[in-house]
Amino acid sequence: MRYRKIPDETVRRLPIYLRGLLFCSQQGQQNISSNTFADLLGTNAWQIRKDFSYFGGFGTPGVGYDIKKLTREINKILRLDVGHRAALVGVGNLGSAVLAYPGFKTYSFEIAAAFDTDPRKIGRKVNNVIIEDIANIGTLKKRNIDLGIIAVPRKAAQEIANALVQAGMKGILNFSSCYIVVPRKVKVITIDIAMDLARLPYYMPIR
Amino acid sequence: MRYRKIPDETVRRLPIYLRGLLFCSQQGQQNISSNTFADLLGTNAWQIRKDFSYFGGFGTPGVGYDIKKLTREINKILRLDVGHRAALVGVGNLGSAVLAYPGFKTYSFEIAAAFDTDPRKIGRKVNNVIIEDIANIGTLKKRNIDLGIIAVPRKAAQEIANALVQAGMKGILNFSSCYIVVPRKVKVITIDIAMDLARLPYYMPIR
DNA sequence: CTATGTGAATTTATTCACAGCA
DNA sequence: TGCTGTGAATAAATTCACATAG
Repeated sequence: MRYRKIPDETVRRLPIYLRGLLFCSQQGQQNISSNTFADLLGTNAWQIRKDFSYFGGFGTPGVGYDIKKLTREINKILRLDVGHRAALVGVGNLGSAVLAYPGFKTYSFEIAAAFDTDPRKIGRKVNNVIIEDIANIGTLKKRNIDLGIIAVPRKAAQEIANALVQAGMKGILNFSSCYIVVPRKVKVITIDIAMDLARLPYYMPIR
Repeated sequence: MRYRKIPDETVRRLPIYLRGLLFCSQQGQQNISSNTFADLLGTNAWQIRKDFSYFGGFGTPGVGYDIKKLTREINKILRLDVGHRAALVGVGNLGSAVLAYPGFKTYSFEIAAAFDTDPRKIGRKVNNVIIEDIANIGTLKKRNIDLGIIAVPRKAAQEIANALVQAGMKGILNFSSCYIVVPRKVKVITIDIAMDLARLPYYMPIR
């Protein structure tokens, strides 16, 4: 693993920085200071400088950070400099939204396959992807896809995870609201919308 | 704010515990030890015990934790013991998925209103909620709704956030991939799917 | 004898303060 | 003078180890 001394919390923030840099770039800016950038992102200047210092040397004192160079570097660290092909399993409400989601392109991701069990959906084309029978999930091995997206009901999630691991996926994005068990070498990131929602009231001021 | 000494990281984990407790409850269990619970959730026993110790006293040495009592307590801490009514803004792909999402009920949330700008959508009924013209957003004030969900394109997000704050929302769940500025008293939680996806390759083993 | 609860130790992350460069 | 980069100080979270309760 490259750059292994970068703290996890910093890694978590890198995509946020990337998004901000992209925005600045689109505005035609070439440099940005940690202060200005912090205001844009709603964070602090020292946090940004500290984070960047872990893979250092992209700023010029008195001027700021070179947006192009920094973007390239963060992309390289996150391994977004090479494209990634993902397979979606489950084309229900959430799965369809994932298929249509424009944010994937931003980070060079492509949903290259979609699977479902429903015979009425199989064969249909959604967002340029043909929905396949889940029985074909084994074909992923030869299709240069290394990333699975689980968008099935909780009950089926572990089974699908097993199949994805079997098919050689190296990473899994799990939208099901449950913990899934995979071999240590496979990285799972779980997104549970309800989980984030559930801690919102705690922080909401009492009326 | 009640229980103010509970660490943020613990608060972040409470919904996960809640989900696990619900599962155990459905299995007909009455007690669970920190060890068994840790295995179920993919975490450590000491972490669980430490977390619970912040609002202490729900375990019996030699037996474990009382699932019912603990569930009630966590619900109370997170203020999920009272129902919450939410307003969804933006009924596109993602918004529709949010409307159909079954996970909200689990935490006593109800999507009680939905807004869009598209005249073709206004008036239609999706998942028992009638889509209203966004111009009516001001009516939320009198409708006992205190939580907004933003599922609109990034460009419109800040404007919608302003309108939601204006309409008296105390918390906002933001699905748009951008930072939004709100008064300090309003709590915002942002869920950006692409953001989580973007750090997956970093942790994926190189082929 | 099993499992909790918690002080103490360790690790990790954040914040500060300022030296040094353009 | 303005802004970066980083050691040092502080704060927070995790992990451990064990006393204590049922």
